[in-house]
Amino acid sequence: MVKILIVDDEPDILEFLRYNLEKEQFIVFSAGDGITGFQIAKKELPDLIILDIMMPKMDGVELCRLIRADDHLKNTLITFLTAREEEYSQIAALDVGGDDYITKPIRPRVLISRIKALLRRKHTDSAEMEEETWLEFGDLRIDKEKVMIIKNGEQIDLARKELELLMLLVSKPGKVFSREEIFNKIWGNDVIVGNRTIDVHIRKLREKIGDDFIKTIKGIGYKFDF
Amino acid sequence: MVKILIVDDEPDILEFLRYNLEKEQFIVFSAGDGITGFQIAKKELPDLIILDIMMPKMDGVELCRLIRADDHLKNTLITFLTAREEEYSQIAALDVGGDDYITKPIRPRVLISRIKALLRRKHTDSAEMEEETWLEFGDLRIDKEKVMIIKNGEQIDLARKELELLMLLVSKPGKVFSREEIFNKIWGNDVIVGNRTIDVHIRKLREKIGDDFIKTIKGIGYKFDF
DNA sequence: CTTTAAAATTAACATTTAATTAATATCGAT
DNA sequence: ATCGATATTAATTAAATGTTAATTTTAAAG
Repeated sequence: MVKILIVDDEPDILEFLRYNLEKEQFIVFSAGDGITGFQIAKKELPDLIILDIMMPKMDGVELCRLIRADDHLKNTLITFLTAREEEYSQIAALDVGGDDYITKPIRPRVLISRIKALLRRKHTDSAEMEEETWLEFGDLRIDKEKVMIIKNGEQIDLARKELELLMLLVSKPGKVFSREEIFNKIWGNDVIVGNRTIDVHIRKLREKIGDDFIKTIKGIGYKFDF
Repeated sequence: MVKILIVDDEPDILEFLRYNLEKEQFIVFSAGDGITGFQIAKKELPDLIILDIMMPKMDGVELCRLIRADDHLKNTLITFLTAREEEYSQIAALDVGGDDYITKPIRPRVLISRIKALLRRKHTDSAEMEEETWLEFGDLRIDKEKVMIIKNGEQIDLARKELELLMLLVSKPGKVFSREEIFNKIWGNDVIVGNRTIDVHIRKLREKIGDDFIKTIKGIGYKFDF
């Protein structure tokens, strides 16, 4: 069930949009001004918000800013409605974080087509977006953002190289990283270090986080696996 | 350097677009008809293609289909140019795989703004694009990147020679590889190993992935079959 | 049905690669 | 400059991978 919120001060347009969207099985909410719109948005968390640019009290651009600043709403799709002439606002609309805009007069079929395209895109995007800031593997938690490793509730301090190594491996769990790849990514192409260096770091890592996470694929490389 | 290809039959528009785009540091190619456009696209692999919908010989929608069917071009961004009135073609444009459309008359600033938004999106998208590279044969899955075989949901690790051998056979399922061919591809022309070596590796492979996949063609060689 | 060359199998052996350990060097903070 | 932590190297050990060779099985040809 896709929820769409329309914010426009003209009742006719509200009605017109509601009719056309409901015909397409969307769940429609509407508001006559920006402030009400924001309240409804926070309550209903719609998938898409259609915003008229020109409105009393709070215009669409302003509301868009508010939405983009709100943690729960910042990723909501926003489409602006603009009169054909207001070229400058079209630009402002995209600049302020709008996903699309539709020019009045509104053509129902174009509107629906665009909305569906937007939702499709959002869907694809969000499937990929859903990366947590931390990863959990059994009793091991790796917080990418805070750069922190927690094992059995206890924090583990890793040295820089150890951390870089772990982060590299963890960046694609399951993927096998060849020694060469590891050297290039962590030491850089120019630095030359002996051949056993990686082994030692791997060993230290295993010592700290446990032996079960990093697997050796002899002759090929290492991988983080769980 | 962002490359943009414009395909339009009206020289004026071509000129107008080129001027505005080059002002923004884009590298511009242009074509006066769909067929030429396609040829240039294949040669230059532009980042974005701007297509007029209405054109003689091959219209924009048709060209778009061609582009989306081409392996090298299928992910190229496409923006349509449409006259404001042709509502139906706007829909067709999006349906056929267009990323956006711009209505004539063209407003330079809107055009640029939109193009930049598109490119931005493309960039983010592709960064998140994680293409899985595995092959499936029944209950056997071969993941090249993870250097890993999954059989019935269970992970199997292969040693390097085993992996190389399997990959070679799998590279052309059904094709029979002669011993000589296998030696050349995996050991190289210079290395000399005994005659039974391959057999042993084949055996180990079969041990791990099951007997049904690698077939012996006596007197000729081996093939991967399913 | 035999013959026979080719392939499968097995275990011993060799080689390669990684793990481990300890010693040494480098870096960073005080 | 010194101390402690981190990083690298080198030497040794351990493990796995790869190869060979001897033996058995298989399947194609006569």
